[in-house]
Amino acid sequence: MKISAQEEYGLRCLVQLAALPDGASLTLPQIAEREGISTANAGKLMWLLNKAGFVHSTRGTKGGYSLQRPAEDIRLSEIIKVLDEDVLNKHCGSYTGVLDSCVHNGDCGIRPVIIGLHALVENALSQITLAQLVGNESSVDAMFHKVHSIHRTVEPHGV
Amino acid sequence: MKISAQEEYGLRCLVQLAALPDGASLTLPQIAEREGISTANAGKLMWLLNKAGFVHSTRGTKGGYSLQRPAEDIRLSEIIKVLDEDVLNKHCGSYTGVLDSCVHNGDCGIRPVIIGLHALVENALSQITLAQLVGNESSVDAMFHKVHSIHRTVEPHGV
DNA sequence: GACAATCTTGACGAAAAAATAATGTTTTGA
DNA sequence: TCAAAACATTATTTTTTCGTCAAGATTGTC
Repeated sequence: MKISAQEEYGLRCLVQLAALPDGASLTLPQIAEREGISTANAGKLMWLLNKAGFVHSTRGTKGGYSLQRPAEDIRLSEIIKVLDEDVLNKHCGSYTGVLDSCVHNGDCGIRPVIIGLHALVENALSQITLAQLVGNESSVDAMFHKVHSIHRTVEPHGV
Repeated sequence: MKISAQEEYGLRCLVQLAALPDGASLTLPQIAEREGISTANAGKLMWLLNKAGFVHSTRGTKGGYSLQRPAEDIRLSEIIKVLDEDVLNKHCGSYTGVLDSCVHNGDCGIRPVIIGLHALVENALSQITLAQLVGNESSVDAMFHKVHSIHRTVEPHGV
């Protein structure tokens, strides 16, 4: 279970924009340089994020990218969903209830785990906004710690 | 953020063995057929799981695979760690504190998110044993629901 | 001991993901 | 109006991951 390159860098690019003073914007070369990726790669990511409505782009000289919505309103779960190309709906069809083309119809032992994990991650990400990623990391840490402290009180079955 | 094919099918193979009556075993072709994968593929997965000490293999006629440890003792987190080839330690070095070859030294806005997510998943998986995946799924669901109910009481910052 | 069933392991090929390249479009300003 | 700067979009290449194949090693049976 890992974060894909697209998820990671797409998220990073948005954080860059969120850290900008009001009204400012960044060009592709600027974004690329700050993230250590190529301009072409940054361009593709920004194109995705633009299509999804997270950023606003202006062409021509003096152009660039800026956030289209307030950073406080953008939850990480939304971002990941776009950058991940709907993994939730593709994976073995178990999320839509269709279950075609999968040999594990009816007796799939790990389905609750997969579904549970995705829900767990999605839920955690839905509680973090872009704004929280700029500057102080304490609120993000606090959120995860809250979950952890609960987890540790639960013991595995049969041990 | 998704589960890799290796993680998914490796886990499935172990569930098959865990569901076996005491003393029984499965051959490679049997495992492959039940999981809808090729024998070669199953062979590679079982080889990994054998190296890691999860299963015991016997060669020759009447050979096959069986669990080396009680299913009640095997946590999913251990399994994923093996099948995932230590993603935690590779990803951008941030987990070891080294941070070489990464441009985001010192001001990596998403590091707490990545670390937090991995810890969240690892923690959840450490609370599920192989035994829980056989038969009744209720205990697995219950674990995830517990986390969810907590999560929903927390509101994002600035909203 | 020979043979068949079974696991082992490294090399190879196919598929998916990521990164890059290439081409086109829009805007600004001289 | 033209050129430069910047985004938009599709295609190509590269890299990584996944899956397969084949030859080898081990064990049980007759």
